[in-house]
Amino acid sequence: MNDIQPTRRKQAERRQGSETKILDTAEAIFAANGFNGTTMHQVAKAAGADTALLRYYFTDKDGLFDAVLKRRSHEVNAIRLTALDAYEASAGDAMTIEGILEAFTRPAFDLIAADEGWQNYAAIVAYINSSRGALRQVMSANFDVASQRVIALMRRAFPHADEREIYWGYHFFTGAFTFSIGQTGRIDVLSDGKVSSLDFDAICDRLVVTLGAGIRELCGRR
Amino acid sequence: MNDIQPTRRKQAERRQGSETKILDTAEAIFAANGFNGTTMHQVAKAAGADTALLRYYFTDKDGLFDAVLKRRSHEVNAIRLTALDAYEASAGDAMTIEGILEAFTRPAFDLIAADEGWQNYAAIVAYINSSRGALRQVMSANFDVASQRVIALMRRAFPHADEREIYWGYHFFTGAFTFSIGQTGRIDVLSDGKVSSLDFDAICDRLVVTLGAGIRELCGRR
DNA sequence: GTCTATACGGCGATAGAC
DNA sequence: GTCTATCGCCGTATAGAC
Repeated sequence: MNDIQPTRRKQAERRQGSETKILDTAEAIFAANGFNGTTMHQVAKAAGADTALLRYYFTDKDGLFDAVLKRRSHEVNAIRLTALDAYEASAGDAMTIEGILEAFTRPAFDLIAADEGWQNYAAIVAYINSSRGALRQVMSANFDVASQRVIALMRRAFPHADEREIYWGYHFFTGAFTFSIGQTGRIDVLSDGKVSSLDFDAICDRLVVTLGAGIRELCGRR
Repeated sequence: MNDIQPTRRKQAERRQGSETKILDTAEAIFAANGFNGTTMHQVAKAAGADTALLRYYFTDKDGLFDAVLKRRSHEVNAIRLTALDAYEASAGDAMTIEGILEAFTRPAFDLIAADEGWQNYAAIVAYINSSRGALRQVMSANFDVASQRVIALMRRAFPHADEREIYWGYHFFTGAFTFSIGQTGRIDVLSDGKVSSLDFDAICDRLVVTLGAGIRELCGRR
């Protein structure tokens, strides 16, 4: 099996390099300026390429945006589902809301803490999740599976709770979580630098404690 | 004092009517499509006016956006500060986190529940609060005073807590709150219609309970 | 106070050379 | 696979009539 010639391999590598470069660049600019605030020319220039090349790879602006999101959402979702499965298997009926939230959020915070690209991706997720526009459907398609998995586990952790309280608990959790991954810097300003919205370990620890206790109260567990 | 002639009064009323109409229309479109997703032509057409008239009143697109935000933020902030003052005066050292959150959020939810314009405004606040861009500074200027007031009261409610935990508690609360006023409809989909993100009374009640208990746990009160 | 007409730049998108 | 050149539209903004 030697049908891949050196030149062809080189082309493939080159393509891979360009594509990654473009995705990374687009990710950063989408994170900073939003979808409508970002132009193809901007991305092309910053990536050292041309708009025609972006179209060659991603068809149009929507395609580029989709590609930026899917690259990482598939990865983080797979990790999350694995972590949730593992937690359910190990805890069984002794499952706690803190354990569920930990399994869902820790993998994401770990990725974000270690990599600037993940930080940009997280900022995009944060603003999409708070928007009403058409963009939200893209996210829904990517995240509904993991969300429903969390809700199912919550139902098992609170078997006597009214189903609606479970949904409200998840709702508040999502709000706090997505705001936390958005790195808006607002709490940095309000606290005059005493805490930082980039301190992801601290945020994850406290998010689990705070929303865990809150949801337990809401869902009426002793 | 009769120096205002009938014609001048009519003009003033007409202006008032046009200005309000334009603000209401712009508010709805900004809420639906974001700042960069909204055009002056769109707003002008929907308001039954012309782009030149929008510029006559609001100078440019930024001015229009500012005007949309300020109209309501000034109003809700004044109500909030009054409510917080009243609560502090009545509760004194018996102040609870639930009482603080109630005073801060209930006025906003009441306004939103009763009026579509307020709903659009709230959606704008929600997405700005989750964005990194330049838009956030506008909000910061409008909301920092009320935010710092809440934080000051929280400090009094948890005199023994580490200051940083207060900030994190406020951070999670803001995330859950702004997400709740954004009416993204996401929880409606996830719950298959069993709860509605337009049910503001229900949300306010549960937000106070959930974040109240969570923050109490975080800030280490018995 | 409100509109018509228009300038001007930048946007997404395309054809085609290399 | 990558770029140059260019199109046509639509965005904000302006001048000036009514």
